[in-house]
Amino acid sequence: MSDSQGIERSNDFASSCISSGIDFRNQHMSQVNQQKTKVMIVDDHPIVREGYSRLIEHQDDLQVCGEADSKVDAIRKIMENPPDLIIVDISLKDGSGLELIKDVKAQFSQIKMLTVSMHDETLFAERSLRAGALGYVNKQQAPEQLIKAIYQVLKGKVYLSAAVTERMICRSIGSDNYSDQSPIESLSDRELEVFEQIGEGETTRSIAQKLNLSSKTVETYRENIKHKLNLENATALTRHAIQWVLEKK
Amino acid sequence: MSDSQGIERSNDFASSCISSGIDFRNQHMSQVNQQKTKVMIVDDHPIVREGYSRLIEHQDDLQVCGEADSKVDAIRKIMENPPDLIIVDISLKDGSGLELIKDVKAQFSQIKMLTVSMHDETLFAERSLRAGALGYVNKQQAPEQLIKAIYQVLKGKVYLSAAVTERMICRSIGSDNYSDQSPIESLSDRELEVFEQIGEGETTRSIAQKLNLSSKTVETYRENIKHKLNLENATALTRHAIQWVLEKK
DNA sequence: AGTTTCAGTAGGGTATTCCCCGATAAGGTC
DNA sequence: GACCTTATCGGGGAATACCCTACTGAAACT
Repeated sequence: MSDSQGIERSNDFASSCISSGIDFRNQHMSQVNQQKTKVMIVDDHPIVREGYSRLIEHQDDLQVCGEADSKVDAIRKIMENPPDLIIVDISLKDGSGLELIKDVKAQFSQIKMLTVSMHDETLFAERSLRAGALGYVNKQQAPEQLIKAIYQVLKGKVYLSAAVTERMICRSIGSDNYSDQSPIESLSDRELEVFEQIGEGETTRSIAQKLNLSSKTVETYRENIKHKLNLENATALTRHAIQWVLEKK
Repeated sequence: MSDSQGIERSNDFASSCISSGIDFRNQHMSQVNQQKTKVMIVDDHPIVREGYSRLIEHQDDLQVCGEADSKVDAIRKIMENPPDLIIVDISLKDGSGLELIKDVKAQFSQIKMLTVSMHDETLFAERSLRAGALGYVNKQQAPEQLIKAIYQVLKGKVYLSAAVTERMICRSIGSDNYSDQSPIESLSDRELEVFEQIGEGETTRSIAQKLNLSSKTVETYRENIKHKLNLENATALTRHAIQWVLEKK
């Protein structure tokens, strides 16, 4: 029951993972010169968005067509001015970017998505892909990696770091050396969101408000999380969540 | 006793902060035009550093003189090329940025420091100041706030968000003049014991049993601690207790 | 010696959360 | 179609949190 997740997720990209295509030109539009590829940035830290902007606009075939700091904001702006690619930070404040990814995947299937996070990649990379993103980049990686990832994703290919790729392959082969990961991986996307919010110090009620849920629902998630992580009581839950957030692990 | 929290919550001057000096020019060097003020950035996310760089170099009297992603890296580069101001992310991977702040304060007392974090400010702002920084900015704040903070700090003045300022003022009226000490000093012995137990993850009941007290008594201590530390609710209390316990180590 | 202060202790009452249940509906899997 | 997982919501009793009040004894000020 423990390794119920993860075995079969990898088949469709296992081959194309380690992107070694180094050509930094965007193939899509080598014929036209005027139209740049439009990129939207979704991150709740303005300063971080600034960083992305700078990187992206350094490329002369890319252009930032919009910024958003939340899911709703993002969806609105996508409808106003649809981008070719969206860069999404998974840890948005009004819940998770995972939700945004799922929504965009459902409503705007042609838009490519690249996930970015400061968290340990093994946790979110897989979830991102499952939700509909084509790539995952950690904020600790070099800026060139992001650019590389952008072009890779624009081509419709998957981009992951070598470490994540390897892990996922290992996992899909079923070699158990890697499957002993923290039980946090067993949390569902929603549960993980709630867990993170708890770690940020939010109360049950405020989490419910942020995620547009009933308090009762959030309570249920808390219960589920406690069971999955084998935690005795609410205090232990709070403690683990806080530590997890502080250590970003 | 004192209802030290709650009287003043009303003046929620949103993003405006203690600094009301709005002139964005750096007074230090209005005479010379060639020499720009040197700023160093310490953050373990390259993309974030990129964002800072862009913002800072937009100002024509500021210049990024170096970047670092860890404490040791930072100290080495400071010695090579001492900056006028350092922007430090408290959550570095090789331990806390707080350490860096303390070290810089001790070794290079003339260098101004500004702390940045993505975490809730109530957790780190005060610690940053005690460690030696002059300001604290949350990454969720607008870029202009950062620029404002930089100039403020360069003038040798303190920069904090309204919320943090309020908290600190509140507390300093509450307890005579502990201005230099951690508010934790204001806890009584018994309160501190309870605080520590909370940080260890103990529940109210188990603390009561351990200390041979009624649960009611422990509840009272929790209340007292919350008031003295100016904490909103049980979650915040837990969070600070955990943080404190972790930091002692 | 009287008064004030304050740490330590605890009770009462209400709001909120915890925690063990169950339930429904959607989606994917076999 | 049967089954499983996930997301969502709710009931109800027990436990806590929260806010207020209050007594004691020791220390400290007057």
